[in-house]
Amino acid sequence: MSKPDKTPQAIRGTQDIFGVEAEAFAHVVETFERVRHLYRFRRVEMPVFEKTAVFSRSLGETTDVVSKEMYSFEDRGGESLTLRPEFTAGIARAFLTGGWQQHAPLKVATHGPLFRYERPQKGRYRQFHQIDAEIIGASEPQADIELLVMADQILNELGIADGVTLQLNTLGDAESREAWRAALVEYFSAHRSDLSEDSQDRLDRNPLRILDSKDPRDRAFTAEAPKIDDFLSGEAQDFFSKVTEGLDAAGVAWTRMESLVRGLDYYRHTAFEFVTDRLGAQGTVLGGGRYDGLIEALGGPHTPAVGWAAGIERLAMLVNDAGIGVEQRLEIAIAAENPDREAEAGALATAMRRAGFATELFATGSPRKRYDKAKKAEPAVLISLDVREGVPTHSSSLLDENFGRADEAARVFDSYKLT
RNA sequence: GCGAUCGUAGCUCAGUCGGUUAGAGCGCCGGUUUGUGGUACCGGAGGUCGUGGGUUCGAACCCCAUCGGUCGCCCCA
Repeated sequence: MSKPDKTPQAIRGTQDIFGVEAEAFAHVVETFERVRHLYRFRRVEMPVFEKTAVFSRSLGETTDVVSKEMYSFEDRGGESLTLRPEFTAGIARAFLTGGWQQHAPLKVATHGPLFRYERPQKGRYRQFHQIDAEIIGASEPQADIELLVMADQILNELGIADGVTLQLNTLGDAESREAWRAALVEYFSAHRSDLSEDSQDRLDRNPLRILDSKDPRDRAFTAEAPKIDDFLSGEAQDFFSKVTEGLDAAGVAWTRMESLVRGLDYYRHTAFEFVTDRLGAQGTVLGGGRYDGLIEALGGPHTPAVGWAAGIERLAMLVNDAGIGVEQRLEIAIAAENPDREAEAGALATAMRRAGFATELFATGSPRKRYDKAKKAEPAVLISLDVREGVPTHSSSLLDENFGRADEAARVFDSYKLT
């Protein structure tokens, strides 16, 4: 026999999530599912891949993103397909092709894996996971408010709201936005040679992005750059103040962040991010905004919409860092200290589990060490079945005085027929 | 795409003037001791030192390349 080939490695940027991290991951999803029910968001399940056009049109053919950062491939029919890099475009497509327009205004929520061809770093993976909520066909600021209050509630119920701030901005309506953009281009062009190389490039490609540049050479100019507030129409101004008033009324704290922008021009009005300083360079924990122009870009009728998404991995990291224990504790450990008691111990474990106790059976390896192993698992109750000098023996000891169901466990143990 | 940094046992890591047969702790497996107690002791399995070249009498250690991890830049839909 020849040696087996080397074990194939996992794909770069994918992760095998296990243990406390997996528990935190599940905790995030469960919390999201619970809260979205409270806000009456309907669950949707979406395909993991779409025709490439769904995303390339939603992303406006933006050079880097579409050409280099999507997982695209041809199927056997020669059609270009892409693993979804976001939820929004697919949901918008389904809204148009699945007859969902009849349900407008439609509140939907989903979660699952997404794919972006990027260099992995802290909190960024090639396959990552998000929770997502969208309201389609609603033009009122009330929709933005509801979405933001729900996001706030989720972060609070996860116990990670400390140190997280809601940064809020408005991009105005289409006219405001265009006027502001033109003013920015004019302003930065005047200082072009003093900007960083990256920002000189942004000036042509994506001028709004200069505002959140990290380069100190740019920071000197961003402070004095034209402000969106000077370009807002009365309507846009009114929309934004309705949103902030709604947040204040709901007791959701927010801070104005004038540098918070969206590069794609179908974004209108509200843009927001919940940001923490605890995750290094990837501080955005949940982000979204109003995308009134997207559905038209996909060939549909004018349909205002707003939504957000949040990285489950990042939320799970915060959950773990906050020391929120989500791994289920062992309630009952049963050690079969003699091979002749193994079957009985197994039956007792089943009885305990059917009674609703998290139970682990220790009946493998050296019989002399099973009690040891059971004790190390730190159960609330430790049960031993043994044979001493030819006589079957059994014992149950309460190791955790604070275990709430101790009496109940004792009853199950006592009522179980032990020889 | 660019940069920094790391890669030795299942895990955490020792191991640089380059010098026998590469180590510890934990974990795992087995044995002995103890015998309502969970302790102590003994032993065992497990490594092509990420991979491939090079320098050298000799490389885990020096050089080059490559792969992978981590963090950051770009990008961020």
